[in-house]
Amino acid sequence: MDEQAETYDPTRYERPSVTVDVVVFTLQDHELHVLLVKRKHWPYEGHWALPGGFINMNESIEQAARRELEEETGVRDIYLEQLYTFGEPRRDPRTRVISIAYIALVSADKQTLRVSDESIDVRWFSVQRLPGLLAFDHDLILATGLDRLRSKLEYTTLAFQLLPEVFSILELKYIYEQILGEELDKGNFYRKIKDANVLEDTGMRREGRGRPTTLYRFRRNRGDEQFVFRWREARVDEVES
Amino acid sequence: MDEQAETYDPTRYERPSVTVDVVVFTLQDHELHVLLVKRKHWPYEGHWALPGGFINMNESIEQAARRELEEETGVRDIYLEQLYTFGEPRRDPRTRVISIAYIALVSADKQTLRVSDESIDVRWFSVQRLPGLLAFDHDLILATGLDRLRSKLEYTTLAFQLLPEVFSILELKYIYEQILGEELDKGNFYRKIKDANVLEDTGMRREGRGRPTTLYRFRRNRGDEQFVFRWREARVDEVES
DNA sequence: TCAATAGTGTCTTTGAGACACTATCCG
DNA sequence: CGGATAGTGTCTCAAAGACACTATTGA
Repeated sequence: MDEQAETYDPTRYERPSVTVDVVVFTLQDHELHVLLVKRKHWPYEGHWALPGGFINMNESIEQAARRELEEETGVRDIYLEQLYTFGEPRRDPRTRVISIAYIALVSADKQTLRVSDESIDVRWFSVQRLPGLLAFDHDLILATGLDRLRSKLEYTTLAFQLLPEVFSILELKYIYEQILGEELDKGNFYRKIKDANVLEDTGMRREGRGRPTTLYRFRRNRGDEQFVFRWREARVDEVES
Repeated sequence: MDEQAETYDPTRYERPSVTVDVVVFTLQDHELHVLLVKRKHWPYEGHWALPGGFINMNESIEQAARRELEEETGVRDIYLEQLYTFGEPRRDPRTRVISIAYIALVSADKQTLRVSDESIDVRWFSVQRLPGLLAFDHDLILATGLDRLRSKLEYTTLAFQLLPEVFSILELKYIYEQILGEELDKGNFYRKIKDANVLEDTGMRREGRGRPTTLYRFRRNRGDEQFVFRWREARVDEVES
């Protein structure tokens, strides 16, 4: 393509590589988990890393994130949102690599992992018990993702993305507690959720040891993935990396 | 550098260009203004665009933003924060260009513009009266920047970055009104600001027609650029592009 | 019946908003 | 003094939190 009148710029001749990395969260055994792949090749061979890879010339950044995620882990059809772009000059020993990080949330009941040729292993890890230091600056990216998740949790319905189709209010409360790292009052939680009017009674009940649980479904009407209510005031510690 | 074991990836051979674009806001004549440059060359020759340019291989993204901004407009020493990364495949007719956008805020009293060789003109425009459609997807970037500014205004001290060193509480109120596009109650505003304890009385007064104004300075102690108080509940319409 | 879990009601405190009031200058 | 601008006090109402209470099951 014609590039007349841009001759002054040196970087035209040397371009950084551009990758996407995805912080995929799910809930497993009542704990927040993140998806990691074990690297097969240098650099950081044998280390765990966030799934991700190079962007193709004819796909959008978000498409690249979806494609890489599916290729590397088999995970697809998920909630995805751009997180932050990391580009310190020496974050990758090979060359200058700028990485656009995404957050993804997958339902607790949709987890079919697949290992690609490019990695040794793919696994969910509790964010409380990571397998040592991650490759590159992926610890920073993960921390940034966690911050974002916590902060959006409080004024959006993001948390519903982590639940199975059908769930109880106390299970939802449990997610909030897990991610926020604090206990919430049961009564106030019920009130908030009910007032927000984002749940639909499925008519189903789940039997257990005590009183059966009412099972709900997330109302996917207005704006679909869009947040519908504010859980409580947003926190001040927004992402700033 | 060695790139062994990455031979599978096609994009190694064709990399996108990476640029930064900066949405610089200031306050002029009690109105929110944004800084634009008039392009000298194809594409979009003669159109107004956000300042920005290509990233060098050995600078961080933020450094690139500061450098480009100073080169193109002369503006320096400002508050800067990453906004969002735009990368639709055809957003630039020359080639695939991924742009990392930043927001910048400059004080009303620090405005010395300079036109570089690469552009015809550099000017502040009221966000209410833009000069037609901007180049590339810069209208979208600007809109995203405005959203972010509005949303952070309400729970951070970002607005102080737009003011001169010394200012009155009613001037601050005026900024909030301008950016939020609504009137605020004087009494409630005083209360909020006072309670937040982010201002320092300079001891100075400014005389005018009525009672003299008390002049304050922003407390730059804890965390410096960090937000210290929450103006009010965060809005729900966060950036999602 | 009790243990276990689900779900509701209600009191108190906090903070946002509306709005009336007081203060200090000039002429 | 009156006009103009700066700054304070106070009432009301809604939402957040604490916490005690009731409900429904199985054994």
